Amino acid sequence: MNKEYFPQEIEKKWQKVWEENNTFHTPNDSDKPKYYALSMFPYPSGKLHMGHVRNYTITDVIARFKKAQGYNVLHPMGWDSFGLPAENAAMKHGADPAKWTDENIAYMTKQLKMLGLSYDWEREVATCKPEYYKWTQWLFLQLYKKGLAYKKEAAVNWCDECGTVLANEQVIDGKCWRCDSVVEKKYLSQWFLKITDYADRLLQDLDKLEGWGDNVKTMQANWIGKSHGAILKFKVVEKDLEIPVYTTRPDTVHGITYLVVAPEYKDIEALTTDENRQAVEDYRANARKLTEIERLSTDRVKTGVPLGTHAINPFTGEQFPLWTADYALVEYGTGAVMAVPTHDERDFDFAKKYNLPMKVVIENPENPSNCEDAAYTEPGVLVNSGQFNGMKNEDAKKAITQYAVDNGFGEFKTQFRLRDWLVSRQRYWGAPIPVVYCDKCGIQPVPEDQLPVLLPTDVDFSVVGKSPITTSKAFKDTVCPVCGGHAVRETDTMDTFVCSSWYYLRYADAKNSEKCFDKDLADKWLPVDQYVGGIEHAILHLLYSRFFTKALHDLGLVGFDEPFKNLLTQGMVLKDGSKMSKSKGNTVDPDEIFENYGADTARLFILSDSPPARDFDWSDAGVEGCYKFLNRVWRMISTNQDKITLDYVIPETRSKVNDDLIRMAHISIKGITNDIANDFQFNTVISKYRELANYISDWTNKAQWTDEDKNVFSFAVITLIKLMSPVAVHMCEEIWTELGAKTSIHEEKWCEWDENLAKSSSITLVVQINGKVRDKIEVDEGLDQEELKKIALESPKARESINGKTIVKVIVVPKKLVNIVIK
RNA sequence: GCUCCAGUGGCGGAAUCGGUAGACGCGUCGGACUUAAAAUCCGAUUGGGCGAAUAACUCAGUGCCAGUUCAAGUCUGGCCUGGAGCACCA
Repeated sequence: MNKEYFPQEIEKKWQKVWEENNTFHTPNDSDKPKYYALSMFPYPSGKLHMGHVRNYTITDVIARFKKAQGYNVLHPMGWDSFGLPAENAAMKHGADPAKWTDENIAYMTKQLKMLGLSYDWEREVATCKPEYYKWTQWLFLQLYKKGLAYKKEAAVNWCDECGTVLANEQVIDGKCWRCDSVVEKKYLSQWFLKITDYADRLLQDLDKLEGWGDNVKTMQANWIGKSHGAILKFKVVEKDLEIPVYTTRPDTVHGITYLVVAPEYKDIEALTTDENRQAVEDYRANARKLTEIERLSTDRVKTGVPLGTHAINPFTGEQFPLWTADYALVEYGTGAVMAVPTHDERDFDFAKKYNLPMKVVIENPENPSNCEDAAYTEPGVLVNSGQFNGMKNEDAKKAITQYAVDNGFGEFKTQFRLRDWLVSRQRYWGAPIPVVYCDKCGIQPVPEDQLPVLLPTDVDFSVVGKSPITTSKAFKDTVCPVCGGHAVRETDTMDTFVCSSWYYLRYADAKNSEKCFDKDLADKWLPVDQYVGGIEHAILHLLYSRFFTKALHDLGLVGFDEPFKNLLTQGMVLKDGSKMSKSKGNTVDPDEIFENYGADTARLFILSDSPPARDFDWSDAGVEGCYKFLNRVWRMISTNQDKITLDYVIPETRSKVNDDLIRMAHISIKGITNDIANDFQFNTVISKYRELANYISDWTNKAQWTDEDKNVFSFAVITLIKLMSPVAVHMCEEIWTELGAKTSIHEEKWCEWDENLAKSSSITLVVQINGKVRDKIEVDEGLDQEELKKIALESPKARESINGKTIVKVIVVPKKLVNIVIK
């Protein structure tokens, strides 16, 4: 065995061996229980960054640990390979998006292999390949047939920079999630997936996801945004019209003093009088010009104009004016709001500005407010509310809604904030939406036997203001599958998030050319036991995938309805306290780390300094420290190689120092195994590697190298490299074979500990006086409470503190401490 | 504004159940080896007080203020700070 550690040689050698031996192939049929470990698959942007390294290392260690524990582990990798960057590269450099993508995949695959990740490459998928997107299209058609995919004209988010529409989830603070430019509203006819049909289940089933963090679950719950309330209908005085409003505060209905409809409200023109028409038209035109950001800003002063008409409050018979104001949103509820300025802050602001009347209907009996300075929004009792006076407002919500139901002008209503998922994109590099428009028959799905609808290659990427796909001569014109007449293809492609909403299913049966996947195989492998990825997908990808799984479940394609049993959201990789980014120039190139230190050092370091869920601050000194540690382990073993045997026998009777070394090894096995089991605390796992290695190293300085010493040392060293093998994958394999093993260390079973050996024979008894530590005494482990008490009371230091004072009581915690309470 | 998460040395972070706060590492300082450097190895490292620089002793200390308890980093209540998400959602 080489005296020095040369990671570059070792790593290359073993990567080749593992590939040739197909070491990490996962069979579908196995007697072992299954375990599915999955990292969020990457977009092939060109090169791995440290965030990838962290993500894939975490999942890889989990996969290897589970494999060693006796599971048949599925650990696949693939590519989320449709998307705008490939198209942008094509526009800028004239590259072919497919070629650009393939080159990136090739380079990044090489990097993944250099990291020593245990993937079953036979299951690799790439969403941009026809053999994959054929099935994305097929699934779209299944959703279409079920009414879950539909086309409608709607106000949608348009990003001019990207030249396409975006889903609500892709608009962050009014800006495009990808390019950060301001998003505009446009009225366009677009394809949607009916995720709102699943709003309730998506919300309720969050409770089933015990293996997900609360942060992600509450983010999803907030996004879905369920609220309970009522629809109340108000008759218009001047016209034969009715305005329904959604409210969560039916208890305040007697306090309505006006009503607001959104500028885009469907009946707004009919509700406007001739005298007010000009002002209303002006207001609406102005509202259209505002960007989403301006309109949604909470700091903005509320504005509005009266329509000139009135409605009747069916509870009181009172008439109140109708207004339009852009603080009412057309997309939410009914697009109309009943305004109760006394008990709603927004209505209050608006009423103050336009001098609208106010009427108090909820009061705190102990501290009544006239609501002149602020709205009263706390719980209270109803006043000025006729037959409902004196009721608690929470009870009145129900009673008043029931009254409206009984009298035919209201209903109970549950409302969600979630909107349908806009999936069409006016871009080239995506899966074509498989429908055609027939001159006679309208929208027609492409027959399944004609899938995939292939992306055309005769396109001009230099066009501005429209999708390159529309420049293809071959693509657009086609025949109608129903009447055989002329039809044109849909030129929009699908949001890449559609492609990534089912890839984890395809891994179960990646090469199937007959079906998107075999149901039995999907049911065998899914749900994913451990999913690992960034928090940035808390809503986007994770919500869409949950929706897809539920929809596919209802279509009978899978037998489960949640895709990811456990979710680990890893923190970001920072440098100097901020996120690594090219623009800041604080990136670290993984290639350089592999070259200078090797993959094992990179893997060890990326796990060592922070728990996986927390942000990780990269430090060059930290890398250096990990490299030194691996060198130290290597040297300790290489210089003592002649004393190590794989067939060690631990003698029955042994010296105290050897006994302690064995104990330390068992304590390490127990601690490391528990740390991994307990939320994958790899940072403490690694500190325990160091403790064990340091301990063994100290031991060698004292060793006499008797036969007993050699056997005990062998046990300790082999335990150490087995425990380290999921992390330092190449080094441990090299040491293992250098010690004479004929099989891979990655086929070895995980170490087990003996509970009796994992605890020490003596304990440190802590003696406290009034809760403060006064003494520490080494005592025998077997002593009972009375004996411990006696020892503590006899401690000279304790006696000094007691010094004639009265002992009130003595608390004994077995095997730990004695607390003497004195006065 | 609402929701969630976090706050521990110079730094990253440890601390099953409430029971020795600061594991392990980084950095720093000191020492050994060396002609010298690198590498390596050994030691110190929460702060204050009293010491002479050691040892011993002692007080304080886990964002702040209360509370529960024999005992609080850990539990309860109220705040403060930072991060993330949502946000004119009626």
